[in-house]
This record gives sequence, structure tokens and C-alpha cells, in this order.
Amino acid sequence: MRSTEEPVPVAGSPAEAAAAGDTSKSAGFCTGTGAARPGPLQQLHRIALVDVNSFYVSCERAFDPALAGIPVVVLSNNDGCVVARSDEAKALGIKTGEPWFKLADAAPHLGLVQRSSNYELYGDLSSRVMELLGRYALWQEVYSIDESFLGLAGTAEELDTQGADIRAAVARHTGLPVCVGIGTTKTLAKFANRIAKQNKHLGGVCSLDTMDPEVVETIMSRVPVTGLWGVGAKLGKRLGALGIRSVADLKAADPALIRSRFSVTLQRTVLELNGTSCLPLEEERADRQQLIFSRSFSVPVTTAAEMRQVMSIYAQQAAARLEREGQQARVLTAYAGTSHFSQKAASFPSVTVRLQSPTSDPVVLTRAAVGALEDSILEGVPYTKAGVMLSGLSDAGAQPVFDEFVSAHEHRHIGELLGKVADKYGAASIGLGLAGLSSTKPDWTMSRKFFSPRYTTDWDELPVVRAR
DNA sequence: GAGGTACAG
DNA sequence: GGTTCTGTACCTC
Repeated sequence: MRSTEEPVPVAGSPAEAAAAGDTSKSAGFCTGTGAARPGPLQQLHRIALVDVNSFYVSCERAFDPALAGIPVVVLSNNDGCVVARSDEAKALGIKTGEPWFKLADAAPHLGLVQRSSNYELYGDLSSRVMELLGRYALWQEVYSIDESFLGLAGTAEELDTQGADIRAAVARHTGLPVCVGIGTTKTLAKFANRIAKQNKHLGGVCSLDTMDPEVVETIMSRVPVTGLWGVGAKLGKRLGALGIRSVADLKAADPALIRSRFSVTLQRTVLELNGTSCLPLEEERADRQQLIFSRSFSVPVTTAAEMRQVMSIYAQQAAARLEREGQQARVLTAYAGTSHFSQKAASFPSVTVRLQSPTSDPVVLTRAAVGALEDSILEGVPYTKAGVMLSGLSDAGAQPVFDEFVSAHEHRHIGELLGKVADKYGAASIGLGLAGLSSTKPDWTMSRKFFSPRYTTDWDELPVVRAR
């Protein structure tokens, strides 16, 4: 969902490519498939990378046709900054990360429409897309909320057709637009996906196998190296100093040199660009290593009493997630911080405590989080964010725990009980101590002024269709 | 092993 | 006045 560079046009033929100015490479240059162009009947096993265009914006559009064809942005928590943009918003020059307060006044004149992010909706649509994609593939790796690697097989022509079929199916069943990139390695599939996204005339599918190798080479010589998966701004700058500016430059670089001057990660990128797979397929999601519940406040928290309430609520949220995933934590870190944008005395208290034994018990974790920051919070300091991090994670029940180390209430499985109640009656229905029932929300809680309904996950917010 | 940096989405 | 959140890998010490 990141795209800051200018689109790179794709030439339609080698002749066009040459006419467009790049004649520096020979016709026989390796294309990354590691072999000559495949014959028309050759069975190929390939990796596809499917992702949803401007995912959050597309989710909003799927339920609100008025958003089609106009500039739309989706904002981060507290409506702080832009996290997703429609093509029309990109065309207006709006950048990811741009603070909303700088856009708000101009928005009506620009015809720009904004939405608060609605992760419940996006998560639900994501599951539907992923389930659908899995039906089209030999294997599937769900890589992010809006991306999946898929294993496809067939002739070059059949791969193109499958890509088109996948696009049509997702559009029909979810209303979301996707692009499909196909290549021999994950890095090349990602690259192909980018080409598909930036060149509308390809119809949303780009399979490197069916393209003329010279055309591929031309494209690679024009896409900046920072357009590659894993190459960000910092690396781009360092590479540029060595004269490596385009994807083609990096592909032609000596892997050993890249390994010594940079990292094994970038060396893998070079190898993958040349058709050697270095990144394993990860169909099974690895157990997570840490879990963070962190939020900025809508208005600063300035008292220790308020911060205790923050810690209580955040710790219970973290505990609930841990419980749901069947994991336990050995270490808890509680932290808070003042604004990075204020010149006044900055303060970032952070306290880590090792728990007696691995646990997901909300009573233990809440007590630990509230206690951890007790002595570090100064009255009157304007804290703008806080968080609870759980680490040293293990599978619940993976190792036996000496009974003496388990507190009495843990035997009563309070976390499990709270989870069941919350599932049935909503997250706000139950809580411990300072997170418990209260008629009004604390005023530091997240604000989302442009929130759309949770169309697919709440009976009270279903979309209404009228016919006559 | 801790802490910092970089990257991704 | 106001600028997200979550997670991993690698490097250095």
C-alpha cells in the first residue's frame, strides 16, 4: 500500500522499448526466470502476489458507492494522519502520513472525502478475500491484511488467465479491486504486482513470463531501486552512492559485494531478482514473539490517576488478545511518552518487569502494568501516548508450571471468562477495576469523527438496501 | 542478550 | 493545536 514514486510506463513491444530510449542492454540478458523464455506448452510453477488496491479506501467504497471515482483518504487512529489514499487522492499530491489538520480546510474545495479507519470492517473483508484466494491456489501464504502469495501452475498463457479469473472473482464476491503479479520468486512476484498496479492497460495482471525479456529489462532499468520489496529510503541512498539506482542496477550487482557492504537481506533480494528463490514460503503463521497494545490519546493524559486507568485498560486489551491466541507472556513492559512534536521537556518512561511465571491472566497482567509505571509518571506532564508490551511469549500449556507460582485466581480462568462475556455482550460490557463499568468513556479515548458503519460485523450496522 | 535501526503494510 | 499502530530481522556491542 506504499507507492510514492512516479509510475513507470511499460512499453508495449521491444521496438517501443528501444524507441523509448533504452538500448544499453543486449537482447540475451537474463530475465530472472533463470532460463530462456518458456515455450507455449511448458508447465510452469509460479508465485503470484495478489493485493487489494488502496485496501482501506476500497473497503469503504465497497459499501458506499458515492465514494467511487472521487478522491478519498482513510485516516489513522484519532484521525491523525493519512494512511490510505485513492488514486484520485494520490493525483492531488496527497501523501501517506500527511496530517489531517493540514488537509481539513482544503478538503471541501478539493472534493476530498475522509473516513476514520474501521479495522473491524477491514479485518472482516480481509478474511473473505483471503479465503477466496485460497481456492485458486496450490498453496497460500497470507502475507498481510491485504496481500497473499499464491502458488499457481500452468502454461504461461494459463497463468495469465488464472490471474484474470482471480481478479474477477474477488471483484464479484467482495467488490474489491485487486492486482496480480506473477513471477518465479517472491521478490519478482512483488515487482510484477507493482507493474500491474501502475500500468492500467495490463488489466491488473502482470506475469513476467509472458512479457518480452527486453521489455522486462527496460522496465527494471526505469523503476528506482526503492520500488523493490525490502529497499527503503535509507538503503536507496546508500545504494545510490555506489551508482545502483534502478532495479536493473541491483539485479546486475555482485551478490557477494552486496552481502559485505550491506546485509544478507539485500543479498537475497539480488538473488531473487535473478530467479533464485531465497525467501521461504510460510503457509503456517509463526507463533508471535511479542504483543503490543499501544495508543495515542485524543487529549493528553496529565495525572497519575488517569494513567493508572490507561494502564489497566491497555493491559486488559493485551491480555485478551494473548488469551485468544492461546499464548502466555513472561515479560511485561509498560511505557508512556510525551509528544515528539513538542519542544517542551520530553519524557518517555518505560518499565519492564519479569513475571513470576508465564501467564495470560488479566488480573496478573493488569496489576503488573499499573504497578510498573506507578513511580515514573509525573503529575502535570502531558503524556500523548502509552502502551503495554508483552514479550517472552510461549504457547499456553507448552511447559508445566510449578503450582506454587500460580496465583489463586488464575485457577479460576478469569481471562477465559472475560473473553466469553466480551464476545457475547461486547468489549465494553465487562472489565476489571479501573477498566470496569462506567457510564462515560474517559476523555482521552480515541476519537474517530468520520467513522463508517461496521457493515459486516454488527447487526445494528448492516447496510440498508432500498428497492422500488 | 539488549538496544538501535530499517523496513513493511 | 493537532502527526498511527504492529511486528520482524538484522546489526552492533
